[in-house]
Amino acid sequence: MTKRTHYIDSIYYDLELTANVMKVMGAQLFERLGTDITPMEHAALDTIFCNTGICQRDLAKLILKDRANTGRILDSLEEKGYITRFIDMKNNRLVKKMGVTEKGHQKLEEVHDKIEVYLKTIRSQCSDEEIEQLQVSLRKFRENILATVNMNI
Amino acid sequence: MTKRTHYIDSIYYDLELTANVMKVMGAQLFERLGTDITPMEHAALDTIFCNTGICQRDLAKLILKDRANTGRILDSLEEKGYITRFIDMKNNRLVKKMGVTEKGHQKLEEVHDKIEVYLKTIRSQCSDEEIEQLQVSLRKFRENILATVNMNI
DNA sequence: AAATACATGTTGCATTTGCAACAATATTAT
DNA sequence: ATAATATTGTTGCAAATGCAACATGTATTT
Repeated sequence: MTKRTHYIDSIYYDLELTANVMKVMGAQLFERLGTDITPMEHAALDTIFCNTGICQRDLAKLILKDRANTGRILDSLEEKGYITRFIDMKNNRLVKKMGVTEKGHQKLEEVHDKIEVYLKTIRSQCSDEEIEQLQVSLRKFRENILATVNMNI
Repeated sequence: MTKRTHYIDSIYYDLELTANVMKVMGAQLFERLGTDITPMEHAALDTIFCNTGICQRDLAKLILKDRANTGRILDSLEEKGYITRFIDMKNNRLVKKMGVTEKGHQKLEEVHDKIEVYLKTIRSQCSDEEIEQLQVSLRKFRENILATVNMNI
C-alpha cells in the first residue's frame, strides 16, 4: 500500500505555482517601471545582446517561444528601434540575424538599474547561495526529465 | 562594478524552463495514456477528491486558474460524468459545490496506476530526497516572493 | 540535372487564457 | 429600511500562444 502523491503535493504543482508567482511578480515589476517593453521583450533583447549574430530560430529556443511568436516579439522590438534585423548567412543559408541598437542597449541598462532596486528586497530574504543552489537543483531535475522525454522545441 | 545577471542565467529563466519542460512531459504522458481527460482536468479532479465540499472559487485558487476557466474545466468533467455539482451553503451563501463520482474515482485510480509506471523512469535518476528538497526550496522561495508582492489570485 | 529532403521565417487559424462586466444573493453600513 | 459592499459563478471578449501550412532558398541524393 503506497501513499499516493496528489497534484497539490507534487513537484509538478510546486514548479507551476512558483513559476506563476514569479511571472506575476515580473509583470507587476515592469508595470511599475512604466517602461515601454514587456518582460518577454526584455528577455529577448537581453538574450540577443548576449548572443550577437543569433538567428531567429535559435533565439526562439532560448526564450522558450515558438518561431511565430519570436518573430512577432522581434517585430515589436524592431518597430521600437531597439534592434535591427538584417539578412546574413549561416551554414551557407540565408537567415535573419539581429543586433541590439544603441537605443536598445540604453534600454537594457535602464531596465537593469531600475529592476536592481526591487530585486534587493527579495534577495534580502533568500541568500544568493540559496538561490544559486535552487538553480542548480532545477537544472539537474530538468536534465533528468529531458533524458526521458523528447522535446520538440 | 557588479556582474550583471542576464535573463538566461536567472532563476526566473530556470523556473520558466523547468515548469515548461514538466508541462510538456505531462502532456506527452497523458497523450500516451490515451485517456479522455487533460492533465488540467486530472489536476482538478484529484484536488476535488482531496477537498470534498470545496466551492469553485476555492478550487480555482488551488489549481491556479481563474474562476472562468475553472468553471469551464468543471463543465467538461461534469459532462464526462466524473463529478457532480450541487448547490450548497457556505457562510450562509449559496455556492456550487462538487463531488467526485464513482466513475471519477475509478478514473483517478486508472490514471494514477498508469502514470506510476512512467514516473519511475524519472525517479530512478533523481532520488526522492532530492525532489523533496527541491520542493522545500521552491516553497521557501515562493513564500519569499509572496511576502513582497501582492498576488490577486 | 532533377528531385527530394532540410532549414528558416511568415501567415492564418484555432485553442487557451484571463480580465472585466454582469447576475444573483448575502452582509454591513447609514 | 435602504443603500452600499462583498461573495460567488457565468458570459463575452480580447490578448497570447502554438501549430500547421506555406514560401523561399540550400543541401543532398539519384
